[in-house]
Amino acid sequence: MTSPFSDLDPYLSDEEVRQALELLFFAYRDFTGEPDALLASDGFGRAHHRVIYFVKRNPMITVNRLLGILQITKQSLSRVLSQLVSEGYINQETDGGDRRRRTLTLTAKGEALEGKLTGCQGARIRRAYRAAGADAVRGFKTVLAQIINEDDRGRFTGGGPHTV
Amino acid sequence: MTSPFSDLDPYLSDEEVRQALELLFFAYRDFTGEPDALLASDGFGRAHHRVIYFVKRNPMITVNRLLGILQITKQSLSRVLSQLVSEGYINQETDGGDRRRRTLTLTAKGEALEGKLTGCQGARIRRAYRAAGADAVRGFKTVLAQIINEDDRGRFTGGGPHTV
DNA sequence: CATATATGTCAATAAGGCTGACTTATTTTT
DNA sequence: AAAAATAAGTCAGCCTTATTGACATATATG
Repeated sequence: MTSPFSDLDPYLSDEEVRQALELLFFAYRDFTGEPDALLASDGFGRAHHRVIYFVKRNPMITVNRLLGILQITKQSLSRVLSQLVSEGYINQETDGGDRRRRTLTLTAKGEALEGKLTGCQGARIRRAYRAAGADAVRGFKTVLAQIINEDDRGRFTGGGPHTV
Repeated sequence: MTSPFSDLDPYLSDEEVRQALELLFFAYRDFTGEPDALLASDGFGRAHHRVIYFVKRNPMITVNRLLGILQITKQSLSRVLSQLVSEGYINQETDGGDRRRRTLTLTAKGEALEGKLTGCQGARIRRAYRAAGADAVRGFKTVLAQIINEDDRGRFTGGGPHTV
């Protein structure tokens, strides 16, 4: 982008690549650690978190679209989702337009849990962003977007919606 | 860092935070997707990958230090590690200095698998780094390091070794 | 000698993925 | 109207990866 190609070569050494792999490993490990602990006390796991998060982000989302985001099987989602529905975290309604579809929305209880979890992860992000500075944040987003498969990259590079 | 504090405020909105959460989710999902598929054909899982990776990075590492990196229990590591040892991917020797310790090193077979896996993830990183540019790469590393818990952040911010 | 450390192991449990097969309801296509 | 495709749900069984707790062994250190 702002640098000639040759400037990138030192960034592409084996050592440089391994540093990136490790940054991603440790960052993701710590990024998920806190919410995992919170979830455990509610009897949930990371899978529940992901469902709650993406339903919050995409109210009225259908099961199929959720499957596309999570990239897990219908059966895997089913166990988690039906638990969240039966325990009153997610509301499920038949779509008006296409009555085969069930639209998912968070209940007040679901909103509360989502807020707690996102607040926790958000605090980590805010702290990191403040410490790193705005320039670094731009770079962070640019590189992460490039790491994502092309199918989903548009959620972040385009002007479109971030999810679904 | 390079920007006054007020410049950071727009980066700390709820929307901005959620974008970061999603970037991390999608990037990690795709980052682990390819090696997971490779591993499955060898009958291994992501846990084996992590062990092989960090043994490659830290030849002669002890079990305890590996546990510290992975942050899993001894019993969880044991199953994966003993499998890798018995199938000839990792060599285990009694430490000369402290004979309670077992030092771990990759065999040629282990090196080969590690190379295949890291090559795969490395290609993704190299492509992303080239597409994003050197400035973005700096920002990427800065923010990720800040996301990591303080205990392990020194692996990346200091001049010291990246691991252990 | 006593204690602490490093490692290994047995047993039981759980979350969260997977495949395959099949049903039901509804919409779309022919 | 019949056929095919889509959306969702369900049953049964399997695997990996993690957990806890208890205990064994070898070695090092006080």
